[in-house]
Amino acid sequence: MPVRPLADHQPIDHPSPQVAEIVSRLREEIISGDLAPGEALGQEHLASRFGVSRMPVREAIRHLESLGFVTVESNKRARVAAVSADDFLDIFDMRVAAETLAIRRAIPELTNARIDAAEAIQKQIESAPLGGFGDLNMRLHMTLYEACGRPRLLAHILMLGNAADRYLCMVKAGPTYREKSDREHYELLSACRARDADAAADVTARHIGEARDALVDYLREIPGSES
Amino acid sequence: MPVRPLADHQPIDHPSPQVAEIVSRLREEIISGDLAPGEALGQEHLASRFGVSRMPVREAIRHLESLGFVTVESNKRARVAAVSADDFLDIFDMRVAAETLAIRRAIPELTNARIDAAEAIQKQIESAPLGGFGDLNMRLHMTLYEACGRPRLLAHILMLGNAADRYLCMVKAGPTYREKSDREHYELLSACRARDADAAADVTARHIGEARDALVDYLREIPGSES
DNA sequence: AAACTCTATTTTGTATCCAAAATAATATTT
DNA sequence: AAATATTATTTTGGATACAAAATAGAGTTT
Repeated sequence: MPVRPLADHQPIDHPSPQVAEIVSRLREEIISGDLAPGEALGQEHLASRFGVSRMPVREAIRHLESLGFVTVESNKRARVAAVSADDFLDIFDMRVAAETLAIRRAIPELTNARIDAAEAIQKQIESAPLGGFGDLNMRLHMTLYEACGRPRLLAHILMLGNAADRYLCMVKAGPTYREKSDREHYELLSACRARDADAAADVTARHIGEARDALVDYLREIPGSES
Repeated sequence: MPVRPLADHQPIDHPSPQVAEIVSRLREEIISGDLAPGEALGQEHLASRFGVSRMPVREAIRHLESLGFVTVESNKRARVAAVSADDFLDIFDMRVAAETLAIRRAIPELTNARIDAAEAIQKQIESAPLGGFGDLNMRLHMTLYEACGRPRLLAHILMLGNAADRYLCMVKAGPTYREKSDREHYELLSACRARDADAAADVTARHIGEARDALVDYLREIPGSES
């Protein structure tokens, strides 16, 4: 049984707010597991469920496809995308590559104000309930990355974060992981203040690697979750 | 005036073949410069131009948006995405990150047959006319990357290749660049045969870096192309 | 009973239609 | 005459309608 997801209702970027709402809801249901991998998604059915016509539903499905949450074949119903160990490793490898690049490009552009803003988010993380951890964690890192001013890279990182949520929600962050994460965040902030790109990239890579290992360990303990 | 693009008619992946065709055509026109950056794209106009209704055009526009070729704002006409030096550097940085990762993950899975297939493509490049260079070049690298068996990463690399075409088509590959490219391809193939991931990643990074530098030099010579 | 074929139903893809928003054009005011 | 307000036109977003493809079901055959 899936644990309630960490990230809630991150706004989805789509020209139409109606479509964005549908994407957001379906994303939640896929991440939480209410919609199981492989489950068929009929447009008519979804349309009546959301009280709209098939048109915005179609757009939402296409958007979810580009995010990797559903797969679509010609003339067939969309299906919730499968989850797999390979896909999981794929995502985390890509995250390391993208986020170390982002922090390297951000460092030369970082202002002290921005680093302070990131530190403020870390303080929030420490005092906040566990529920919001995933969201706040992402916001901390994105705050730093945004300094690089590269929309393409930032969009890609957000996309991977979304994809990772599908797996991360399975394991609720334990106190050991949280402590390690906190320590690494401060390491990262120090590296940023020192404008040390290599150090910052190194912490970032370790940070993502540990999130991956935490889940791998978790999955090993409970092996009844192949797909 | 834009030079004819190198990559021609790479098939676009979309559930509907009709939409795929429209995406493909518009992509060509945007890459070639027939549709200038910032130009407005009316759905009705495009629909009559392609002899279809607005519906498949809408889907095509959304697909092009996810590829970064057009930008869409709510209730406004889609516009051909702007080109900029920053975007260009963004893309090439991301290519280095993604493609070095792909070759590293591919190396342990590489069969000799696959490396031979890549070498066959290199032979084709040497005897082929300049026109097909971009396409063949991409196919050579993808042949190697595909061994890693990670659909997400491969899709991302293809997307970046598409985005890069928008800039690469500006400069027709000169003989100096071609020679250097050929040499690097053989270096890459050697590294693959030796299953040396570090060396392969290193050549890949240099290879992409040189494509970038070639264009930067070209743009510096002809500075009348800001947007 | 299992496999196959043919038919009925469902579901998608595209076209057409209407309302709301944005753009362009015109008139009005200073 | 320039700037603003108002109206008309264009254009998008969404709903409805219909044809082609896919799925499901019944019937038939082996």
